[in-house]
Amino acid sequence: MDIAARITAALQKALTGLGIEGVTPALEHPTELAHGDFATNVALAAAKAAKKNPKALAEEVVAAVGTIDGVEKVEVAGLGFINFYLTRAFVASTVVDIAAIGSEWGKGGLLAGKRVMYEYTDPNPFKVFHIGHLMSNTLGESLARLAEYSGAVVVRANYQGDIGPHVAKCVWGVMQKQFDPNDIAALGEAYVYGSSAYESDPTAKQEIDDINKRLYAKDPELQPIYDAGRKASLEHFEELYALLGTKFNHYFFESEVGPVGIEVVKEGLTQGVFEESDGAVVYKGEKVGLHTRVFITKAQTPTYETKELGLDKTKFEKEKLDRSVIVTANEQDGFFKVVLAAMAEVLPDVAAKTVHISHGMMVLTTGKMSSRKGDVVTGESLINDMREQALEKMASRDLGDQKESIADAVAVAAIKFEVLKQGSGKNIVFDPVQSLSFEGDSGPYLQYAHTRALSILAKARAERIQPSGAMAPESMTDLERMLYRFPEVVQRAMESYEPHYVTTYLTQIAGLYNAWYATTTIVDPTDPHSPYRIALTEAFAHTMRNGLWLLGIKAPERM
RNA sequence: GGCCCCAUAGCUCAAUGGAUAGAGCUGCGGACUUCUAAGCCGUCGAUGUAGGUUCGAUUCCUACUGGGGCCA
Repeated sequence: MDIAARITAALQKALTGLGIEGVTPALEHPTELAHGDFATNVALAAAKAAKKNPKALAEEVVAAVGTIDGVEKVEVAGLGFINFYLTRAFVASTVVDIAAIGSEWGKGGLLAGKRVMYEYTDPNPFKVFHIGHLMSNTLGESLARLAEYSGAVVVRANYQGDIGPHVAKCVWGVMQKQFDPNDIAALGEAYVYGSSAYESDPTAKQEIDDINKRLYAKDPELQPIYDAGRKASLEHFEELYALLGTKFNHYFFESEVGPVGIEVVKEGLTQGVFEESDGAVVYKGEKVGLHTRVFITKAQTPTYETKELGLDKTKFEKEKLDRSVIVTANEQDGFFKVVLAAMAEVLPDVAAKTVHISHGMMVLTTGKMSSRKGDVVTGESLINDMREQALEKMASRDLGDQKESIADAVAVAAIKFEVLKQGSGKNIVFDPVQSLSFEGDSGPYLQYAHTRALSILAKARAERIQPSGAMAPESMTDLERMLYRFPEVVQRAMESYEPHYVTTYLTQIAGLYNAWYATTTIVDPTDPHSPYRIALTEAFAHTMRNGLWLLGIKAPERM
């Protein structure tokens, strides 16, 4: 039984003894460590019903609780909070345990035996990979890793639009400008050119619409351009995934799930789930408090809605999934509400297991991005800028041939931290001029704290000092009192689809470690406490490394 | 026009219905010549407005104001 369970049980027993029924003692960590390691508000909550003063009631509860193994003292504080302080020995034992558990530290079994698919990133071939895709990739990868840490088998999926108007615009642009379709930069430019022509030039619009139809029909004249552009795009994306640390198991394309979706919608039409309206097939979302959306156009082509139904059906046919999670920007919230409502009627088994999670939009200080106007910050350019900064910072350091790979890791860390430091639904304000920081709360700050710890451990090995839990100094550091909470943080982040709980926690322990490091000599052969301090450093390093992994951030050994 | 999301310090973000609302950046002021200064310490500085629920509201509810988004 862990410490929280022991305290809860003791509290429960005390409450029963006092004749207080119907109150479940909520155990939490006080906001401040000065208020103890655990706290409960039962006295505050039960005082009214018991017709007693909260503080007096709290005193009675404390008296009834008695002693708990691992708890040094229990006291009443504030308005009637009951605070629990852990013993020195208990805290020291958690540190030693963490150091021993190592790479397994923080793992849980909540999703053991479950198979979960995460779909994220979803860039479109023929268009640029922009910051929004970085956000989706960052959040999706972290959520996937949180699920893996809870014992799930995770299947990573990427869904990409390789057919449709955006492709036609790009292909038209490539033809007009005589661009090389193997050139990524040219494809991006061609798309911007095609998009603006589509809106301003009726002839161009006609031609692009025509190309769109011919692409669906696999016109042999267009096929070489199409194939080259598609291949170039997808290969470019792979380079980015390698850099970002994602390996997808499945790639789905709109061109393949469209037909599946049409079948589903046609079936639903006969069941009365969908309705015909002016030649198109629509879903009347009003019947469930939403709005109407078109699933099949007048021209009998499937819309994104229908393709989504086909996609989600296909996912469950490919894999025996217990859950399917889709990560997109929150501008698609309305879309998914309607599609999931329709899905609940035509594919109830799939809908019951499908979850949509959204992240906020990247808002540039210069205004909203638009890939149609070419006003975007590409994922690649952002990473490159960050890498340059990192290399500059490392210029004076002797890191040999690792410099490049460390710069990559630092660059990605800076970006991912920025995305994962805040609640996932909120927009991120991004200043492309000021760029991202390597100082203060940042991805590199976490990585740096970790490398420092490793460097301490290397020194300890050189001095031949073995880590040990034996001679822990009498006074406890705040760092020690935070480390054992890691698994709770991980579980909370997983259950609420919020990796930022992990980010916040890691930032906190990194700060505590740095402060402790600045004031304490850790490796000292003449100090009997040194072995314990080395054990604490090791426990910190494991926690940081594992936590960074959950964020999808690499932990370099030196930087 | 309908619906959804957001609003905390000058800026970017935290805060499980609880205790004195925490960080970082910026500004100002320090320490060290010791294991990586991408670091450490100090300091200035905040819950959009008006109600409601609650022993207790940044947190839940209503309205308003201001921003973002989606649909038509």
